[in-house]
Amino acid sequence: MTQEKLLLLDGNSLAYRAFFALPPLTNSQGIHTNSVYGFTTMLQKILEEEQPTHILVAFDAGKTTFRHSTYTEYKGGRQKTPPELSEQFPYLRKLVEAYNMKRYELENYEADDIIGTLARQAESRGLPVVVISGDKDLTQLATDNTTVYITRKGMTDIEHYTPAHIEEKYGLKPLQIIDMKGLMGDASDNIPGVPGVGEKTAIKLLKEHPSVEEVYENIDAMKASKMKEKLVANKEQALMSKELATILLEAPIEVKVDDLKWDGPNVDELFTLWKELDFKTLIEKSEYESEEHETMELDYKIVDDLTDKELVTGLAIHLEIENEHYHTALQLGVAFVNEEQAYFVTYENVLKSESIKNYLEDEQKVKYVFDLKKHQAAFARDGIKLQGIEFDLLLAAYIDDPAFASDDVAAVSNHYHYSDIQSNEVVYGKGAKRTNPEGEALAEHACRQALAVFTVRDRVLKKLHENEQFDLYNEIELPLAKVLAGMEIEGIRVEASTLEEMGVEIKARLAEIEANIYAAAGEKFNINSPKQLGVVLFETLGLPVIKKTKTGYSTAADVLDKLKPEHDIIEHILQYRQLGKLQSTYIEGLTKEIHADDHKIHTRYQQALTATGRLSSTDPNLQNIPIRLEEGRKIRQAFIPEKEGWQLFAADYSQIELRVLAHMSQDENLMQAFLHGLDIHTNTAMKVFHVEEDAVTSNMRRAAKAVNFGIVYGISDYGLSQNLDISRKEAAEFIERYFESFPGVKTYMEDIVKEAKSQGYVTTLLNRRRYLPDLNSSNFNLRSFAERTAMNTPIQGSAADIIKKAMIDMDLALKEHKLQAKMLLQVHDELIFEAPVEEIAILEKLVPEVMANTVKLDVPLLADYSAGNTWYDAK
DNA sequence: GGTATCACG
DNA sequence: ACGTACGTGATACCC
Repeated sequence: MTQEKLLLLDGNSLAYRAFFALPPLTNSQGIHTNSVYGFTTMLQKILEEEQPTHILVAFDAGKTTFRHSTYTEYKGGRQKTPPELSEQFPYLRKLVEAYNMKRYELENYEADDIIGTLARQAESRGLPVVVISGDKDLTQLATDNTTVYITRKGMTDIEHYTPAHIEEKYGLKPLQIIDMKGLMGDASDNIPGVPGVGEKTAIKLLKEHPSVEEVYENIDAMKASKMKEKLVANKEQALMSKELATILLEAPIEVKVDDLKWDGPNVDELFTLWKELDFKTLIEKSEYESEEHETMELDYKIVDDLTDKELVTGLAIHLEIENEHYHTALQLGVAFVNEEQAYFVTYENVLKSESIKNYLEDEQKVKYVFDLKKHQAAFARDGIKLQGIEFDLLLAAYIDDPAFASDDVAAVSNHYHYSDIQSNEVVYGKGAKRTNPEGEALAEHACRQALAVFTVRDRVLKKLHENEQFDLYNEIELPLAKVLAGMEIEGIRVEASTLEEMGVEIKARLAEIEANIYAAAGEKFNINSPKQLGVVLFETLGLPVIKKTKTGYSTAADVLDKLKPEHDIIEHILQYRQLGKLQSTYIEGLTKEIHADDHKIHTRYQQALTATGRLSSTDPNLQNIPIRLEEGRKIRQAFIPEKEGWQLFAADYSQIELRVLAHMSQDENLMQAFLHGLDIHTNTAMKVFHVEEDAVTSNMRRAAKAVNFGIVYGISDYGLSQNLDISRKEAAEFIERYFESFPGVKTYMEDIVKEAKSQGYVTTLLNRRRYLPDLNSSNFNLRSFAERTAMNTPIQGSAADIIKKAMIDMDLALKEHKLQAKMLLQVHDELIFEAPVEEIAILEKLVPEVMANTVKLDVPLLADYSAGNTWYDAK
């Protein structure tokens, strides 16, 4: 039994509030919708949070009320309701109807009075009340039983007025709000109050004497002042103002609390109205989140086995597993669905069924899934080699728009207007409440997800064809998923004892450094807490503050670097941080991920996540294993080949991003540099500093390298100045000189931003897209960020396209050459293999050749390579 | 769950 | 004048 709760809404006030709070919005017919929209979003939020059982929306009736007989100027001087708002009232009425909420207005009375009267009725029977308005007058109704919600700035930012909150905010009891209004008046209602008395003065007076009446009873004792004169002169007006501000608690209303029972909205009617008003995001959000939305009947069957009659080509299959870690997660069951059948088989029964296993492995039997790689990996654990996958909704949706990447079938399907499905969060619950679904719930969820894949397939493919992205999806991402599955399943051997030995040493050194730090600081504290460290450095030790974060002092490495000359403790802290990172993230973190059975680590590549088309790696991340500092680099000694007599082999693209830039910009100087095989940073230094090669100092080369990076990132003078620790002006000059030397790059950068602004997105070499809605933002920061993104994404994304294609080619090449070598890892511009020693010489020719020739650019692609007994040694 | 920091390309 | 380098993931704090 749910707790009963009454919700009372001040319709007029909320409508006005929403109208002025939101920017003008219109639907496709040009009708203004901002008030209705604000009202709706507020309502959605309140309904979800409060779960009311009774609701009434009160409106003002007509122009005059009983208050006008007290004071004819009441609410006088108000601006006429703007027509843009007036035209929205019919829709507000429809909205309230669609929500199935009781609506009420009463001649001669205001919405406030209706609300006040019902709040008191509810109070007398102990029914909790929430009042919602945009008008603070209503806070006078707050009691222990009634909370008043007042909307702030937007419509969904709401302040909760309880008696305690009012006490805290004004130092007054709720009923004293009336006295406050009596004294200070209210300009919006044209209540005069006492001229010259504002909120501060009114509160001060009421703290001395708790009501308007008592203020006047004690007025003689007040010492002479301008204020006293005004109070005396306006006594009648103050008392009348108080009367006007008082909400009636006994209005002659005809509705009773019991009439207000609410059983939820009429979903169809509500959606129809939202569609008419073009509330698209609201519809999508609501369809996705709604736990109770009606799903269509689905005629699914739970069976123990399937025969060839059911196991036909062209089924959507869906393997349901207990969590996203598909290398270890418990498999629950499989759905087999097309337009005329929906079957669910528990995983246990799948393993018992030869016919099903044969079907899954039959390449001729076409199947559709959501996340091919997950399916292949999870089935592979039981020796099932899933084949014949022709469609992957996850990848197709990612190519359509990488911003909509989601591992939830429901979220992706909703994006394609298919909503007959529930999200994993709804089915599994979240946080501590998460549990695996069983029986019917499990079967239905699996079948609905498979049906979604089956249904949405046509829509997504159509879109991919329209945008000329089908090839990218079908020739790159889909085959790559299979290659990645193989790499993940294979895994890489990591020697736990190597890590452990390093850990022992690091632990001892950390203890030593820790003691040094405490000695230097003169106290013990948590070095890992930036907050505590900040206090020690900048307060106890009084070091100069160079940079601040949102929450306090910055203690980041670049700041500490500058503080090194100031105090010996800094060196120790940097050392402590470096070793602490190695210990927690790499020694301990990686050790946890080593599988006990095969001594290997099996990462998961996220193929539908990044905005640019790159992969990412999780659980653990094998794309950020230390290399820059020698101490960290040793971690790579723990990564070894699977077998005796084998080696690791690594090959990486040289300057792939700058080569892509040369190709795309067609800048003459940049292209020449690569065509002649020059050192690119030295060459840039020569051009920027106008010197001969011999005269390029290491500092000049370092600066040129930073400029080259900056160009790839979408340059800004500030960013470059930070990186090189030079002034912004100097950085700006560098950039200017760079563009003088490489005018083609300059033109390209300008053109790409222009093009992106006009079409709304940027593209890569293989036609990957990234939409950049913020390019036209009025917010400088958002817009600048989008502009840099427009410059960076085609470069980073095209490099990602190239290595993805190289991986597919490489996988094929290994098979064609019948090599035992296996591709194990990808690190953005680098591929790592393991192979018998006798194959290394073959790889040294084959791998760079495949990588260099996978696409044809107008500058050469080049890959460097190396082999060794560990990953560390393959350098 | 957000923030700071630091590891990689 | 605005306040930034692009793309990620893991860990430790702290509310």
